[in-house]
Amino acid sequence: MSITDTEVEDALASFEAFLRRKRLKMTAQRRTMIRTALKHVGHFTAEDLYRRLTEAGAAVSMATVYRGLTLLEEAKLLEGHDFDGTRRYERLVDREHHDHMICLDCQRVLEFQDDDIESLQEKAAKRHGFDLADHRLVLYVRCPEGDQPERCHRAESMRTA
Amino acid sequence: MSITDTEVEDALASFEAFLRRKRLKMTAQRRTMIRTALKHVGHFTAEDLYRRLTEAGAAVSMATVYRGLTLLEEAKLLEGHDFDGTRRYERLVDREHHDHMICLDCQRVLEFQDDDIESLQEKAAKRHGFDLADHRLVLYVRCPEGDQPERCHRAESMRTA
DNA sequence: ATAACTGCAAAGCATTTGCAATCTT
DNA sequence: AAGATTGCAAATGCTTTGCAGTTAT
Repeated sequence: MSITDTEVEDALASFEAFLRRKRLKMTAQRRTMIRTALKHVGHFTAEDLYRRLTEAGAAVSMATVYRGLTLLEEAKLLEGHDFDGTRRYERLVDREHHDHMICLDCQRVLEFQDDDIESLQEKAAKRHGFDLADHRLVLYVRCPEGDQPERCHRAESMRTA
Repeated sequence: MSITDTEVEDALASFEAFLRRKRLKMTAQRRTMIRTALKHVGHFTAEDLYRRLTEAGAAVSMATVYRGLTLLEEAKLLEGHDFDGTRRYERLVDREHHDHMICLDCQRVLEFQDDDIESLQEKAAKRHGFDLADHRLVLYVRCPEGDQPERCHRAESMRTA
């Protein structure tokens, strides 16, 4: 679930390579931001990251957080989702691809994988003459009829939205 | 592609039933809004609908358009999507379910269907102990390497985002 | 040196909301 | 009559941007 320090440092190195490629610069703010962002378990918003940075005593402005998140996404260290009006990010480093299931009863977000669906998506794109670049699949689900909403909360790979 | 007048009037009747069920009221604004919205081909934003209403001489405020779109979605006459920051709607009446493919090269939106993917989604939800209520699948694609971007524009079931 | 980065505050954009007047039922 | 709806303008919430000063390469 959690990321190791070595993985964080490796990611940092790969981000530096990304910056060099784009002729951009590494700064103290970006370094702190990456370390903090990658250590975040589950989904987080710009606001969440900003709060953590602030609480840790790091002086990074909200504007810089937004600009940094965009870069981290371009560098493929983070992946962004638009589940609702607020963009949510999650670490991509050292995590397998997955889609999301959102329970309309308890609002929780569950992660799942389905290789068959993945390969059919590839085929669907091809069938229409395109190359699949990326995709977003969200399943809106409900706790089975008659079940207590808590049932939902017990699910294993659960994350807070 | 287009909807018939009869279908529009039927939809209107079903919306009135929906309102009655919820103890809400039918108004001139809502009537005009539905007729205009349902006749819209492809995807449209609140702004698009507002413009059409205004151009047709109907006096409906933006606030009412937003409030109405929410109701039309609840009544399942429209379906909303969050492809980007602006919500886009499409007529649900008399249309089969489909997902979307968005070309990152030419920005166009293509509709597609895949029954196998649909049924696997159902199974995935079940496997995790939930009932599938709804879903959103968006494939981000690219015109094949070496192709002119126009290739993309020629695709049949294309819609403007 | 040069170009990129940062913080700040202001601006932007889509959408929502409080309220008084006005319609539906 | 009671409650829902409307338009307006103000407010909201998230995100972006212009600018002047600072910093990395």
